[in-house]
Amino acid sequence: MQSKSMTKQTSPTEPPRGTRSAYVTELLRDMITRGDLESGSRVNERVLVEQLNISRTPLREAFKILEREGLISIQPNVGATVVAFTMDDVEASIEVLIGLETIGAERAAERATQDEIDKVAELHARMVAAFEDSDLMSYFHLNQEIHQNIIDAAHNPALSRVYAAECARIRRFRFAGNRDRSRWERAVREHEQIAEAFARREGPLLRELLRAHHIAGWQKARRALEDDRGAEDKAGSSS
Amino acid sequence: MQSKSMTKQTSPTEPPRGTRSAYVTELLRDMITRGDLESGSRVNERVLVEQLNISRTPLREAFKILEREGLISIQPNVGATVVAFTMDDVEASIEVLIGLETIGAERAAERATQDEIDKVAELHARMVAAFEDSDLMSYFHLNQEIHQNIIDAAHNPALSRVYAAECARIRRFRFAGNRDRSRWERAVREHEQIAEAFARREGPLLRELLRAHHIAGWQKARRALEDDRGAEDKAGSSS
DNA sequence: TTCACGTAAATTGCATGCAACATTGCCGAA
DNA sequence: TTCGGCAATGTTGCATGCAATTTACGTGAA
Repeated sequence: MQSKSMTKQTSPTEPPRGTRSAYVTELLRDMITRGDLESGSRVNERVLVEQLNISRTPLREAFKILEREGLISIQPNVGATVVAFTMDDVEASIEVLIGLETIGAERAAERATQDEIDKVAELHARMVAAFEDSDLMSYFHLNQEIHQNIIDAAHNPALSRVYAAECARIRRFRFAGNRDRSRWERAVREHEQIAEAFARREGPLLRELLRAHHIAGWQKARRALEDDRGAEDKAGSSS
Repeated sequence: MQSKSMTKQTSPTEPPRGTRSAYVTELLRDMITRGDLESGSRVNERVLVEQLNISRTPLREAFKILEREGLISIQPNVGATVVAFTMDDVEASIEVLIGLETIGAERAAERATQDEIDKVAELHARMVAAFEDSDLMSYFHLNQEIHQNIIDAAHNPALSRVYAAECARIRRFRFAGNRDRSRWERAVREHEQIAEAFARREGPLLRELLRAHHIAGWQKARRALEDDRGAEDKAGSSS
Protein backbone atom coordinates (compact mmCIF):
# COMPACT_ATOMS: atom_id res chain seq x y z
CA MET A 1 0.00 0.00 0.00
CA GLN A 2 2.79 2.40 0.74
CA SER A 3 4.59 1.88 -2.53
CA LYS A 4 3.22 4.58 -4.76
CA SER A 5 5.86 4.49 -7.45
CA MET A 6 5.20 3.13 -10.90
CA THR A 7 4.92 -0.43 -9.80
CA LYS A 8 2.50 -2.55 -11.75
CA GLN A 9 0.93 -3.83 -8.61
CA THR A 10 -1.22 -1.22 -7.00
CA SER A 11 -3.48 -3.80 -5.49
CA PRO A 12 -3.62 -7.55 -5.55
CA THR A 13 -6.76 -7.39 -7.65
CA GLU A 14 -6.49 -4.90 -10.49
CA PRO A 15 -3.74 -3.59 -12.76
CA PRO A 16 -4.33 0.05 -13.76
CA ARG A 17 -3.88 -0.17 -17.50
CA GLY A 18 -4.66 2.79 -19.72
CA THR A 19 -5.15 6.18 -18.13
CA ARG A 20 -5.83 6.41 -14.44
CA SER A 21 -8.93 8.37 -15.23
CA ALA A 22 -10.46 5.66 -17.39
CA TYR A 23 -9.37 3.01 -14.96
CA VAL A 24 -10.97 4.63 -11.96
CA THR A 25 -14.11 5.48 -13.94
CA GLU A 26 -14.64 1.87 -14.76
CA LEU A 27 -13.82 0.85 -11.23
CA LEU A 28 -16.38 3.23 -9.77
CA ARG A 29 -18.98 2.19 -12.29
CA ASP A 30 -18.51 -1.38 -11.21
CA MET A 31 -18.63 -0.44 -7.56
CA ILE A 32 -21.92 1.34 -8.07
CA THR A 33 -23.37 -1.46 -10.18
CA ARG A 34 -22.30 -4.04 -7.66
CA GLY A 35 -23.68 -2.06 -4.78
CA ASP A 36 -20.34 -1.46 -3.06
CA LEU A 37 -21.32 2.17 -3.14
CA GLU A 38 -24.83 2.38 -1.87
CA SER A 39 -27.57 4.36 -3.55
CA GLY A 40 -27.84 7.78 -2.03
CA SER A 41 -24.61 7.57 -0.09
CA ARG A 42 -22.00 10.28 -0.15
CA VAL A 43 -18.83 9.52 -2.05
CA ASN A 44 -15.84 10.96 -0.29
CA GLU A 45 -12.79 11.84 -2.38
CA ARG A 46 -10.22 11.20 0.30
CA VAL A 47 -11.60 7.78 1.12
CA LEU A 48 -11.52 6.67 -2.50
CA VAL A 49 -8.10 8.16 -3.07
CA GLU A 50 -6.73 5.99 -0.31
CA GLN A 51 -8.76 2.95 -1.25
CA LEU A 52 -7.96 3.01 -4.95
CA ASN A 53 -4.45 4.34 -4.65
CA ILE A 54 -4.79 7.18 -7.12
CA SER A 55 -4.71 10.92 -6.77
CA ARG A 56 -7.62 13.28 -6.67
CA THR A 57 -7.28 14.59 -10.22
CA PRO A 58 -8.24 11.44 -12.13
CA LEU A 59 -10.79 10.64 -9.46
CA ARG A 60 -12.50 13.97 -9.92
CA GLU A 61 -12.46 13.49 -13.68
CA ALA A 62 -14.16 10.16 -13.17
CA PHE A 63 -16.78 11.90 -11.05
CA LYS A 64 -17.59 14.27 -13.87
CA ILE A 65 -17.94 11.39 -16.29
CA LEU A 66 -20.14 9.38 -13.96
CA GLU A 67 -22.26 12.40 -13.29
CA ARG A 68 -22.90 12.79 -17.01
CA GLU A 69 -23.74 9.11 -17.15
CA GLY A 70 -26.35 9.67 -14.50
CA LEU A 71 -24.77 7.40 -11.91
CA ILE A 72 -23.70 10.03 -9.41
CA SER A 73 -24.73 13.55 -8.68
CA ILE A 74 -22.31 16.31 -7.79
CA GLN A 75 -23.29 19.29 -5.69
CA PRO A 76 -20.73 22.07 -6.10
CA ASN A 77 -18.64 22.61 -3.00
CA VAL A 78 -20.44 19.80 -1.25
CA GLY A 79 -19.62 16.55 -2.96
CA ALA A 80 -20.81 13.54 -4.89
CA THR A 81 -23.57 11.13 -4.01
CA VAL A 82 -24.65 7.94 -5.74
CA VAL A 83 -27.90 8.70 -7.49
CA ALA A 84 -30.79 7.08 -5.70
CA PHE A 85 -33.39 5.64 -8.01
CA THR A 86 -36.98 5.15 -7.10
CA MET A 87 -38.76 2.24 -8.66
CA ASP A 88 -40.54 4.75 -10.88
CA ASP A 89 -37.20 6.09 -12.08
CA VAL A 90 -36.11 2.62 -13.11
CA GLU A 91 -39.43 2.04 -14.78
CA ALA A 92 -38.98 5.27 -16.69
CA SER A 93 -35.62 4.06 -17.92
CA ILE A 94 -37.08 0.75 -18.95
CA GLU A 95 -39.71 2.63 -20.90
CA VAL A 96 -36.93 4.44 -22.71
CA LEU A 97 -35.07 1.20 -23.36
CA ILE A 98 -38.20 -0.35 -24.79
CA GLY A 99 -38.60 2.64 -27.05
CA LEU A 100 -35.03 2.38 -28.21
CA GLU A 101 -35.36 -1.32 -28.90
CA THR A 102 -38.54 -0.60 -30.81
CA ILE A 103 -36.59 1.57 -33.21
CA GLY A 104 -33.63 -0.76 -33.16
CA ALA A 105 -35.51 -4.00 -33.75
CA GLU A 106 -37.02 -3.05 -37.06
CA ARG A 107 -33.86 -1.45 -38.34
CA ALA A 108 -31.79 -4.39 -37.16
CA ALA A 109 -34.09 -6.81 -38.96
CA GLU A 110 -33.54 -4.83 -42.14
CA ARG A 111 -29.88 -4.03 -41.89
CA ALA A 112 -28.20 -6.81 -39.92
CA THR A 113 -25.41 -8.68 -41.64
CA GLN A 114 -25.37 -12.44 -41.53
CA ASP A 115 -22.36 -12.26 -39.25
CA GLU A 116 -24.32 -10.20 -36.77
CA ILE A 117 -27.18 -12.65 -36.83
CA ASP A 118 -24.77 -15.53 -36.30
CA LYS A 119 -23.14 -13.68 -33.44
CA VAL A 120 -26.45 -13.30 -31.64
CA ALA A 121 -27.22 -16.95 -32.24
CA GLU A 122 -23.90 -17.90 -30.72
CA LEU A 123 -24.40 -15.63 -27.73
CA HIS A 124 -27.83 -17.11 -27.29
CA ALA A 125 -26.44 -20.63 -27.26
CA ARG A 126 -23.89 -19.64 -24.65
CA MET A 127 -26.61 -17.98 -22.62
CA VAL A 128 -28.69 -21.13 -22.65
CA ALA A 129 -25.64 -23.04 -21.49
CA ALA A 130 -25.16 -20.58 -18.65
CA PHE A 131 -28.79 -21.07 -17.73
CA GLU A 132 -28.39 -24.81 -17.65
CA ASP A 133 -25.34 -24.40 -15.45
CA SER A 134 -27.36 -22.07 -13.23
CA ASP A 135 -24.57 -19.55 -13.76
CA LEU A 136 -26.58 -16.41 -13.10
CA MET A 137 -23.66 -14.05 -13.55
CA SER A 138 -22.68 -15.32 -17.00
CA TYR A 139 -26.32 -15.50 -17.96
CA PHE A 140 -26.86 -11.91 -17.00
CA HIS A 141 -23.91 -10.62 -18.95
CA LEU A 142 -24.70 -12.67 -22.03
CA ASN A 143 -28.26 -11.49 -21.83
CA GLN A 144 -27.17 -7.86 -21.89
CA GLU A 145 -24.75 -8.59 -24.68
CA ILE A 146 -27.46 -10.12 -26.83
CA HIS A 147 -29.68 -7.10 -26.51
CA GLN A 148 -26.80 -4.78 -27.24
CA ASN A 149 -25.81 -6.84 -30.26
CA ILE A 150 -29.29 -6.67 -31.70
CA ILE A 151 -29.30 -2.93 -31.21
CA ASP A 152 -25.88 -2.66 -32.79
CA ALA A 153 -27.15 -4.55 -35.80
CA ALA A 154 -29.35 -1.57 -36.56
CA HIS A 155 -26.14 0.15 -37.63
CA ASN A 156 -27.11 3.33 -35.92
CA PRO A 157 -24.19 4.57 -33.82
CA ALA A 158 -26.27 7.10 -31.93
CA LEU A 159 -28.74 4.41 -31.00
CA SER A 160 -26.04 2.01 -29.85
CA ARG A 161 -24.48 4.69 -27.77
CA VAL A 162 -27.63 5.88 -26.07
CA TYR A 163 -28.85 2.38 -25.48
CA ALA A 164 -25.60 1.28 -23.88
CA ALA A 165 -25.54 4.33 -21.66
CA GLU A 166 -29.08 3.85 -20.47
CA CYS A 167 -28.48 0.17 -19.81
CA ALA A 168 -25.46 0.98 -17.72
CA ARG A 169 -27.45 3.41 -15.62
CA ILE A 170 -29.94 0.85 -14.41
CA ARG A 171 -27.86 -2.29 -14.65
CA ARG A 172 -27.71 -2.56 -10.90
CA PHE A 173 -31.49 -2.96 -10.70
CA ARG A 174 -31.84 -5.71 -13.22
CA PHE A 175 -30.22 -8.58 -11.46
CA ALA A 176 -33.32 -9.19 -9.46
CA GLY A 177 -35.46 -10.24 -12.42
CA ASN A 178 -34.52 -13.87 -12.75
CA ARG A 179 -34.10 -14.89 -9.16
CA ASP A 180 -36.90 -17.33 -9.15
CA ARG A 181 -36.45 -20.24 -11.43
CA SER A 182 -39.83 -20.07 -13.13
CA ARG A 183 -39.32 -16.53 -14.35
CA TRP A 184 -35.84 -17.41 -15.40
CA GLU A 185 -37.06 -20.34 -17.46
CA ARG A 186 -39.67 -18.18 -19.07
CA ALA A 187 -37.09 -15.55 -19.90
CA VAL A 188 -34.98 -18.13 -21.66
CA ARG A 189 -37.95 -19.22 -23.74
CA GLU A 190 -38.65 -15.62 -24.64
CA HIS A 191 -35.07 -15.22 -25.72
CA GLU A 192 -35.40 -18.28 -27.87
CA GLN A 193 -38.23 -16.61 -29.77
CA ILE A 194 -36.32 -13.35 -29.93
CA ALA A 195 -33.28 -14.99 -31.43
CA GLU A 196 -35.45 -16.77 -33.97
CA ALA A 197 -37.34 -13.65 -34.97
CA PHE A 198 -34.05 -11.86 -35.41
CA ALA A 199 -32.59 -14.66 -37.48
CA ARG A 200 -35.65 -14.54 -39.72
CA ARG A 201 -35.51 -10.75 -39.87
CA GLU A 202 -39.07 -10.41 -38.71
CA GLY A 203 -38.83 -6.83 -37.50
CA PRO A 204 -42.33 -6.16 -36.17
CA LEU A 205 -42.45 -9.52 -34.42
CA LEU A 206 -39.01 -8.96 -32.95
CA ARG A 207 -40.12 -5.57 -31.71
CA GLU A 208 -43.16 -6.96 -29.95
CA LEU A 209 -41.27 -9.87 -28.45
CA LEU A 210 -38.68 -7.53 -27.02
CA ARG A 211 -41.31 -5.25 -25.58
CA ALA A 212 -43.14 -8.13 -23.93
CA HIS A 213 -39.86 -9.57 -22.68
CA HIS A 214 -38.84 -6.33 -21.04
CA ILE A 215 -42.19 -5.68 -19.48
CA ALA A 216 -42.41 -9.17 -18.03
CA GLY A 217 -38.84 -9.03 -16.77
CA TRP A 218 -39.29 -5.67 -15.18
CA GLN A 219 -42.48 -6.65 -13.41
CA LYS A 220 -40.67 -9.51 -11.73
CA ALA A 221 -37.63 -7.43 -10.97
CA ARG A 222 -39.72 -4.65 -9.54
CA ARG A 223 -41.49 -6.95 -7.21
CA ALA A 224 -38.25 -8.51 -6.06
CA LEU A 225 -36.66 -5.12 -5.53
CA GLU A 226 -39.61 -3.84 -3.58
CA ASP A 227 -39.34 -6.85 -1.32
CA ASP A 228 -35.63 -6.20 -0.87
CA ARG A 229 -36.18 -2.59 -0.15
CA GLY A 230 -38.83 -3.33 2.36
CA ALA A 231 -36.57 -5.81 4.10
CA GLU A 232 -33.70 -3.34 4.04
CA ASP A 233 -35.78 -0.64 5.61
CA LYS A 234 -36.64 -2.99 8.41
CA ALA A 235 -33.18 -4.48 8.85
CA GLY A 236 -30.63 -1.78 8.35
CA SER A 237 -31.66 1.65 9.50
CA SER A 238 -28.42 2.01 11.37
CA SER A 239 -26.65 4.41 9.03
CA MET B 1 -35.19 34.00 -21.81
CA GLN B 2 -33.21 36.21 -24.13
CA SER B 3 -30.16 35.06 -25.94
CA LYS B 4 -27.84 34.61 -23.09
CA SER B 5 -24.90 32.85 -24.56
CA MET B 6 -24.59 34.65 -27.82
CA THR B 7 -21.70 36.58 -26.45
CA LYS B 8 -18.59 36.37 -28.48
CA GLN B 9 -15.44 37.22 -26.65
CA THR B 10 -14.29 36.50 -23.18
CA SER B 11 -13.35 39.67 -21.41
CA PRO B 12 -10.22 39.56 -19.28
CA THR B 13 -12.30 39.59 -16.14
CA GLU B 14 -15.12 37.18 -16.77
CA PRO B 15 -17.86 36.51 -14.27
CA PRO B 16 -17.53 32.75 -13.99
CA ARG B 17 -20.58 32.03 -11.93
CA GLY B 18 -20.77 28.60 -10.46
CA THR B 19 -17.76 26.35 -10.72
CA ARG B 20 -15.12 27.01 -13.33
CA SER B 21 -15.67 23.50 -14.56
CA ALA B 22 -19.35 24.02 -15.31
CA TYR B 23 -18.66 27.44 -16.74
CA VAL B 24 -16.06 26.26 -19.20
CA THR B 25 -18.13 23.21 -20.13
CA GLU B 26 -21.00 25.40 -21.21
CA LEU B 27 -18.64 27.75 -22.97
CA LEU B 28 -17.08 24.95 -24.97
CA ARG B 29 -20.47 23.47 -25.78
CA ASP B 30 -21.53 26.80 -27.20
CA MET B 31 -18.30 27.17 -29.12
CA ILE B 32 -18.82 23.79 -30.73
CA THR B 33 -22.49 24.42 -31.46
CA ARG B 34 -21.69 27.79 -32.95
CA GLY B 35 -18.87 26.42 -35.04
CA ASP B 36 -16.08 28.36 -33.36
CA LEU B 37 -14.44 25.01 -32.89
CA GLU B 38 -14.59 23.26 -36.21
CA SER B 39 -15.68 19.67 -36.62
CA GLY B 40 -12.71 17.40 -36.64
CA SER B 41 -10.24 20.00 -35.43
CA ARG B 42 -7.84 19.39 -32.61
CA VAL B 43 -8.59 21.17 -29.36
CA ASN B 44 -5.42 22.33 -27.69
CA GLU B 45 -5.43 22.73 -23.94
CA ARG B 46 -2.90 25.52 -23.76
CA VAL B 47 -4.72 27.61 -26.35
CA LEU B 48 -8.02 27.35 -24.52
CA VAL B 49 -6.42 27.96 -21.16
CA GLU B 50 -5.10 31.27 -22.42
CA GLN B 51 -8.23 32.13 -24.35
CA LEU B 52 -10.68 31.37 -21.56
CA ASN B 53 -8.48 32.43 -18.69
CA ILE B 54 -8.81 29.30 -16.63
CA SER B 55 -6.41 26.61 -15.58
CA ARG B 56 -6.02 23.21 -17.07
CA THR B 57 -7.79 21.29 -14.34
CA PRO B 58 -11.35 22.54 -14.93
CA LEU B 59 -10.70 22.54 -18.65
CA ARG B 60 -9.74 18.90 -18.61
CA GLU B 61 -12.81 18.10 -16.53
CA ALA B 62 -14.91 19.84 -19.15
CA PHE B 63 -13.25 17.70 -21.80
CA LYS B 64 -14.32 14.56 -20.01
CA ILE B 65 -17.88 15.81 -19.77
CA LEU B 66 -18.04 16.81 -23.40
CA GLU B 67 -16.56 13.51 -24.43
CA ARG B 68 -19.34 11.71 -22.60
CA GLU B 69 -21.82 13.99 -24.30
CA GLY B 70 -20.43 12.91 -27.63
CA LEU B 71 -19.22 16.35 -28.68
CA ILE B 72 -15.51 15.73 -28.53
CA SER B 73 -13.32 12.68 -28.61
CA ILE B 74 -10.25 12.23 -26.45
CA GLN B 75 -7.33 10.06 -27.47
CA PRO B 76 -5.17 9.27 -24.46
CA ASN B 77 -1.79 10.99 -24.57
CA VAL B 78 -2.74 12.68 -27.80
CA GLY B 79 -5.57 15.08 -27.21
CA ALA B 80 -9.12 16.09 -27.90
CA THR B 81 -10.80 16.65 -31.23
CA VAL B 82 -14.26 17.93 -32.03
CA VAL B 83 -16.28 14.96 -33.19
CA ALA B 84 -16.88 15.13 -36.92
CA PHE B 85 -20.34 14.01 -37.95
CA THR B 86 -21.18 12.62 -41.32
CA MET B 87 -24.64 13.29 -42.65
CA ASP B 88 -25.43 9.67 -41.87
CA ASP B 89 -24.42 10.21 -38.25
CA VAL B 90 -26.81 13.11 -37.95
CA GLU B 91 -29.53 11.12 -39.63
CA ALA B 92 -28.92 8.33 -37.13
CA SER B 93 -29.40 10.78 -34.30
CA ILE B 94 -32.57 12.10 -35.85
CA GLU B 95 -33.82 8.55 -36.07
CA VAL B 96 -33.19 8.21 -32.35
CA LEU B 97 -34.91 11.50 -31.62
CA ILE B 98 -37.92 10.40 -33.62
CA GLY B 99 -38.02 7.20 -31.65
CA LEU B 100 -37.84 9.08 -28.39
CA GLU B 101 -40.60 11.44 -29.40
CA THR B 102 -42.66 8.48 -30.44
CA ILE B 103 -42.56 7.19 -26.90
CA GLY B 104 -42.87 10.64 -25.46
CA ALA B 105 -45.81 11.81 -27.53
CA GLU B 106 -48.23 9.17 -26.41
CA ARG B 107 -47.18 9.37 -22.80
CA ALA B 108 -47.33 13.15 -22.89
CA ALA B 109 -50.81 13.08 -24.32
CA GLU B 110 -51.86 10.88 -21.42
CA ARG B 111 -49.98 12.47 -18.60
CA ALA B 112 -49.57 16.16 -19.38
CA THR B 113 -50.99 18.62 -16.91
CA GLN B 114 -53.06 21.51 -18.14
CA ASP B 115 -50.25 23.84 -17.20
CA GLU B 116 -47.87 21.97 -19.43
CA ILE B 117 -50.30 22.13 -22.32
CA ASP B 118 -50.75 25.84 -21.77
CA LYS B 119 -47.03 26.32 -21.64
CA VAL B 120 -46.57 24.70 -25.01
CA ALA B 121 -49.39 26.80 -26.43
CA GLU B 122 -47.68 29.92 -25.16
CA LEU B 123 -44.31 28.88 -26.54
CA HIS B 124 -45.99 28.13 -29.82
CA ALA B 125 -47.54 31.59 -29.96
CA ARG B 126 -44.17 33.17 -29.29
CA MET B 127 -42.61 31.00 -31.95
CA VAL B 128 -45.17 32.14 -34.50
CA ALA B 129 -44.40 35.71 -33.53
CA ALA B 130 -40.70 35.06 -34.05
CA PHE B 131 -41.52 33.61 -37.44
CA GLU B 132 -43.49 36.68 -38.41
CA ASP B 133 -40.58 38.84 -37.31
CA SER B 134 -38.27 36.62 -39.34
CA ASP B 135 -36.26 36.18 -36.17
CA LEU B 136 -34.64 32.89 -37.03
CA MET B 137 -32.61 32.69 -33.86
CA SER B 138 -35.56 33.07 -31.50
CA TYR B 139 -37.62 30.81 -33.68
CA PHE B 140 -35.00 28.11 -33.49
CA HIS B 141 -34.70 28.23 -29.74
CA LEU B 142 -38.45 28.32 -29.17
CA ASN B 143 -38.83 25.43 -31.55
CA GLN B 144 -36.39 23.34 -29.54
CA GLU B 145 -38.08 24.38 -26.35
CA ILE B 146 -41.48 23.27 -27.58
CA HIS B 147 -40.23 19.82 -28.45
CA GLN B 148 -38.46 19.50 -25.13
CA ASN B 149 -41.57 20.66 -23.28
CA ILE B 150 -43.71 18.07 -24.98
CA ILE B 151 -41.19 15.41 -24.06
CA ASP B 152 -41.05 16.69 -20.50
CA ALA B 153 -44.83 16.40 -20.29
CA ALA B 154 -44.41 12.64 -20.52
CA HIS B 155 -43.13 12.87 -16.95
CA ASN B 156 -40.34 10.48 -17.67
CA PRO B 157 -37.07 11.90 -16.31
CA ALA B 158 -34.91 9.41 -18.17
CA LEU B 159 -36.61 10.29 -21.42
CA SER B 160 -36.22 14.01 -20.85
CA ARG B 161 -32.60 13.56 -20.05
CA VAL B 162 -31.72 11.40 -23.01
CA TYR B 163 -33.71 13.53 -25.39
CA ALA B 164 -32.05 16.73 -24.25
CA ALA B 165 -28.61 15.19 -24.51
CA GLU B 166 -29.18 13.90 -28.00
CA CYS B 167 -30.62 17.23 -29.13
CA ALA B 168 -27.55 19.00 -27.84
CA ARG B 169 -25.27 16.70 -29.76
CA ILE B 170 -26.69 17.58 -33.15
CA ARG B 171 -27.96 21.07 -32.49
CA ARG B 172 -25.27 22.55 -34.66
CA PHE B 173 -26.65 20.74 -37.70
CA ARG B 174 -30.24 21.78 -37.39
CA PHE B 175 -30.06 25.44 -38.14
CA ALA B 176 -29.99 24.74 -41.83
CA GLY B 177 -33.52 23.35 -42.02
CA ASN B 178 -35.56 26.49 -42.33
CA ARG B 179 -33.34 28.64 -44.43
CA ASP B 180 -35.69 28.85 -47.32
CA ARG B 181 -38.92 30.56 -46.59
CA SER B 182 -41.24 27.96 -48.03
CA ARG B 183 -39.92 25.21 -45.79
CA TRP B 184 -40.05 27.54 -42.86
CA GLU B 185 -43.69 28.35 -43.51
CA ARG B 186 -44.51 24.73 -43.81
CA ALA B 187 -42.73 23.97 -40.56
CA VAL B 188 -44.82 26.56 -38.78
CA ARG B 189 -48.00 25.02 -40.12
CA GLU B 190 -46.84 21.62 -38.96
CA HIS B 191 -46.18 23.03 -35.54
CA GLU B 192 -49.67 24.44 -35.51
CA GLN B 193 -51.06 20.96 -35.94
CA ILE B 194 -48.67 19.56 -33.39
CA ALA B 195 -49.70 22.08 -30.76
CA GLU B 196 -53.36 21.35 -31.46
CA ALA B 197 -52.94 17.61 -31.26
CA PHE B 198 -51.11 18.02 -27.99
CA ALA B 199 -53.78 20.30 -26.59
CA ARG B 200 -56.41 17.72 -27.50
CA ARG B 201 -54.26 14.91 -26.10
CA GLU B 202 -54.44 12.96 -29.32
CA GLY B 203 -51.40 10.81 -28.71
CA PRO B 204 -51.17 8.72 -31.85
CA LEU B 205 -51.86 11.72 -34.05
CA LEU B 206 -49.27 13.76 -32.20
CA ARG B 207 -46.76 10.97 -32.65
CA GLU B 208 -47.28 10.81 -36.39
CA LEU B 209 -47.23 14.57 -36.81
CA LEU B 210 -43.93 14.77 -34.97
CA ARG B 211 -42.42 12.01 -37.04
CA ALA B 212 -43.47 13.63 -40.29
CA HIS B 213 -42.28 17.00 -39.06
CA HIS B 214 -38.83 15.71 -38.23
CA ILE B 215 -38.43 13.77 -41.41
CA ALA B 216 -39.44 16.73 -43.55
CA GLY B 217 -37.25 19.10 -41.58
CA TRP B 218 -34.26 16.84 -41.78
CA GLN B 219 -34.58 16.27 -45.50
CA LYS B 220 -34.38 20.00 -46.07
CA ALA B 221 -31.59 20.44 -43.58
CA ARG B 222 -29.61 17.61 -45.08
CA ARG B 223 -29.79 19.07 -48.51
CA ALA B 224 -28.77 22.47 -47.24
CA LEU B 225 -25.87 21.02 -45.28
CA GLU B 226 -24.69 18.97 -48.22
CA ASP B 227 -24.66 22.12 -50.32
CA ASP B 228 -22.68 23.89 -47.61
CA ARG B 229 -20.25 21.08 -47.29
CA GLY B 230 -19.75 20.91 -51.01
CA ALA B 231 -19.07 24.63 -51.13
CA GLU B 232 -16.67 24.33 -48.21
CA ASP B 233 -14.74 21.57 -49.90
CA LYS B 234 -14.35 23.77 -52.93
CA ALA B 235 -13.43 26.85 -50.97
CA GLY B 236 -10.71 24.69 -49.51
CA SER B 237 -9.92 24.94 -45.85
CA SER B 238 -7.47 22.13 -45.62
CA SER B 239 -5.42 21.52 -42.54
C1' DT C 1 14.84 12.41 -53.97
C1' DT C 2 13.07 9.31 -49.84
C1' DC C 3 13.56 7.01 -45.83
C1' DA C 4 15.40 6.21 -41.14
C1' DC C 5 16.73 7.69 -36.84
C1' DG C 6 17.79 10.47 -32.92
C1' DT C 7 17.07 14.67 -30.45
C1' DA C 8 14.32 18.66 -29.07
C1' DA C 9 9.93 20.75 -28.41
C1' DA C 10 5.27 20.45 -27.43
C1' DT C 11 1.51 18.28 -25.20
C1' DT C 12 -0.85 15.45 -22.17
C1' DG C 13 -1.49 12.77 -17.47
C1' DC C 14 -1.09 13.09 -12.86
C1' DA C 15 0.20 14.51 -8.00
C1' DT C 16 0.12 17.98 -4.76
C1' DG C 17 -0.43 22.46 -2.26
C1' DC C 18 -3.34 26.17 -1.18
C1' DA C 19 -7.54 28.77 -0.87
C1' DA C 20 -12.61 28.80 -0.59
C1' DC C 21 -16.54 26.81 1.01
C1' DA C 22 -19.34 23.75 3.91
C1' DT C 23 -20.09 21.14 8.09
C1' DT C 24 -19.61 20.15 12.83
C1' DG C 25 -19.38 21.10 17.50
C1' DC C 26 -19.16 24.24 21.29
C1' DC C 27 -20.45 27.98 24.15
C1' DG C 28 -23.43 31.45 25.81
C1' DA C 29 -27.89 33.96 25.89
C1' DA C 30 -32.79 33.93 26.13
C1' DT D 1 -34.29 23.48 27.47
C1' DT D 2 -33.58 25.74 22.50
C1' DC D 3 -31.63 28.77 19.56
C1' DG D 4 -27.99 31.66 17.41
C1' DG D 5 -23.42 32.65 16.48
C1' DC D 6 -18.52 31.49 16.16
C1' DA D 7 -14.47 28.83 15.93
C1' DA D 8 -12.44 24.37 14.43
C1' DT D 9 -12.39 20.83 11.29
C1' DG D 10 -13.16 18.58 7.07
C1' DT D 11 -13.99 18.71 2.15
C1' DT D 12 -14.04 20.45 -2.29
C1' DG D 13 -12.26 23.61 -6.35
C1' DC D 14 -8.50 25.07 -8.66
C1' DA D 15 -3.65 26.31 -10.03
C1' DT D 16 0.69 24.66 -10.83
C1' DG D 17 4.86 21.70 -11.30
C1' DC D 18 6.81 17.51 -12.88
C1' DA D 19 7.07 13.14 -15.35
C1' DA D 20 5.75 10.50 -19.41
C1' DT D 21 4.38 10.34 -23.95
C1' DT D 22 3.76 12.06 -28.43
C1' DT D 23 4.94 15.03 -32.24
C1' DA D 24 8.04 17.87 -34.97
C1' DC D 25 12.30 18.57 -36.87
C1' DG D 26 16.89 18.12 -38.60
C1' DT D 27 20.66 15.27 -40.06
C1' DG D 28 22.61 11.71 -42.67
C1' DA D 29 22.64 7.51 -45.56
C1' DA D 30 20.96 4.83 -49.49
